[in-house]
Amino acid sequence: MSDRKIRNMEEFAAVSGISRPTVSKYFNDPDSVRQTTRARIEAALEQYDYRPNVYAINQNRRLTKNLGIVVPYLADPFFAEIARNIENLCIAAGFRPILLSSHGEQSQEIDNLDSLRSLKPAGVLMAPLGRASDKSAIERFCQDVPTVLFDSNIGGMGEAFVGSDNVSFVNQTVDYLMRSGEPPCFLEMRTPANPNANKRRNAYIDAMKRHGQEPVVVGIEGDGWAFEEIGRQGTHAALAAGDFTTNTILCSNDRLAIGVLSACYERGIKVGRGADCDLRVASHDDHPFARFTCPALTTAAHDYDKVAGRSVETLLELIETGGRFATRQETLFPAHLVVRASA
Amino acid sequence: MSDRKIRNMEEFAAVSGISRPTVSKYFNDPDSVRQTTRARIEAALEQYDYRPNVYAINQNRRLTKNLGIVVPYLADPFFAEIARNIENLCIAAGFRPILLSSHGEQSQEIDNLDSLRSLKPAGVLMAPLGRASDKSAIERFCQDVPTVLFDSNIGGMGEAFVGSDNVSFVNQTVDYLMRSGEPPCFLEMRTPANPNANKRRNAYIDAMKRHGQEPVVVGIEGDGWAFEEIGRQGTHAALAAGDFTTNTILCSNDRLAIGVLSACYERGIKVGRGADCDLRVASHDDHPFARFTCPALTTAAHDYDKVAGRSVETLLELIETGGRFATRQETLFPAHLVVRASA
DNA sequence: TACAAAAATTTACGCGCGTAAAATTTTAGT
DNA sequence: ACTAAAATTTTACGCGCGTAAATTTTTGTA
Repeated sequence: MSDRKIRNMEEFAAVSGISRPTVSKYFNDPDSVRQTTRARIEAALEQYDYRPNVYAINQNRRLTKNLGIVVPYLADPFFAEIARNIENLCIAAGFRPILLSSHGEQSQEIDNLDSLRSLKPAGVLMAPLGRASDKSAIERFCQDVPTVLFDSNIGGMGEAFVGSDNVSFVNQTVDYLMRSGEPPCFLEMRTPANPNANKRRNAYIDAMKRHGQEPVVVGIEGDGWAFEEIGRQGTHAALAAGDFTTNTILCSNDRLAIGVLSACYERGIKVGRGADCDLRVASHDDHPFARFTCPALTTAAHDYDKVAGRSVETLLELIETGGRFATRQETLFPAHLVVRASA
Repeated sequence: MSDRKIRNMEEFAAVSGISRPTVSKYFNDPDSVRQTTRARIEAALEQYDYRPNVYAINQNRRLTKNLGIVVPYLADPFFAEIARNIENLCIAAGFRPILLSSHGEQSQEIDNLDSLRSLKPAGVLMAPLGRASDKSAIERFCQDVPTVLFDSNIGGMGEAFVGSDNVSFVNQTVDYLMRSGEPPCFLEMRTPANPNANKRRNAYIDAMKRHGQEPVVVGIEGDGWAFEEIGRQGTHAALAAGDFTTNTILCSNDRLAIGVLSACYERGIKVGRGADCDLRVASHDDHPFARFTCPALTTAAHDYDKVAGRSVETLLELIETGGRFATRQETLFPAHLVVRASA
């Protein structure tokens, strides 16, 4: 490692004995130069540790090597976990991921899109807020930047959607609960933040009818992203009001279920599928903490790897084809049931 | 809003009737130009929605308006939450936060620092991995970029440290447990990832001696950042081996405690401070989910707002003073005890 | 050995803006 | 109205690299 400091590509080209445009070509795609040339450049790279200036690179490129990742709420471990997977895949594909959280707020989501737009990303993976999203702002963004939506679908926006098949999620939990005990009541927020919630409710209603059962949907109050607390308070209220007509609660998502378990514990209600238990609780998502609730949560699990993998694949494909698909692609992955102690 | 498209600052200066250098000055600091000039620029801004090119701006600036934020593991809601606070404060101060997670791995932490270095940030807020960090890499980084460490201190690195006072954390929990029941055993990972863990263990030993009690430290096996699972398995092992000499467990951190509660539930051990309970469990951090465990977790809480606030304040101050402090500053915030049902 | 194709070089220009220095205008104070 | 100070404009240059076109060299093949 020489101590000589390389100030720019000009100097680096000089010490490596290669012309600057060729060096430039190498950094854009190492495979685009001759093998011997590549070796010489990489030998020089060992000696002088030069790195091209990020800002100068991106100033003249039509498309940068940046990929935007927007999630609605990063403090939710579900999104943190999926973002982690996506980040790694982007890096492996030679891109630079830029992770932004909307922190549950429309203004932040809009700011994030503005911020991304000015970074000229090659593409964007976005999990929108859902109900709280400014649809027209997202639509405008998608026209400027190749975008793939994930997790939460907003009809027609973006060139593709990758997510989970809510019907599969609910069918698996309902079928399991039906064959192992009393029919489930469905617990959800009355005004869900996310379109997945609506799909799950409808899938529950359909599944119950298919089983010849009367669906019971319990909608609880609350707004924002503090789902656990909303679930806890809502469960207290619903239990006090006697809203649950059976001994089985199916929650729209695991974070609500965590609140349900908390409320049950506070009321001395024993949750589980044992003979000594008062209530069964099941849910959807397989949240990273679902395994550690008391009792551990029976839930329908996302295939994190597949959703993350296919999202990135789809985006890369979209970038390859120039930012437009002939028709909007929708990919849905089924759930797999994870039976634990709670139901 | 005119439909005329502004391509660069030159054109925008033309339509606003101001010279380009003055416009440039405005964007760097709106207060640095005359009030009437500012009004004219902002009027034009309403009409033409022009935004300076990010890359061109940063190419020539010695210091960008970027602030790096590095956390060891973003899928941990504790870091997600504190990162959220810090991000908002950075934006409010007129900077652009760039959030990077090391995902628990040294290679990622090094990559993050390299990545940040090339972005020429005005400053960086970093919570290092701890034991797994490459000290010399961090030291080199801190020499290039004004850096404030937070959460986890690494002796002498960075210009300042902002974190929590582990002694205060442990004193509060130990004192409380001592006056309300049997003396606590201390549960920790045998090879903790984080220097805070060592400080907490030592503080526990000191506190116990101060109370005239024999400290009992139970070290459990495990590596990585899956603390809940490590806590769960470790608790099963420790309970089977009879390592706990009293009915009270003080955990090094909440994520371990969540694993402890899970293991206890699985073994039918009732946790809480009621007369019918077998075991008390307390902990440190006030993790976002601590309120929703069963039973809810008694813990010593970080002051998230203060840690985030002071971290950003310190960094901005550091940037103001040119990137160097005369002496390394260390700020520690005390905990406040949150008594819930678990102890 | 010759020859076409591929790769590299040379040359030249531009991207959008920061920034310094000198000249000019505006502002505030008396 | 005069003057000094402040603000702005003009002028000019440079940042580090992308990229296109024309030229030269190298490579693979007949």
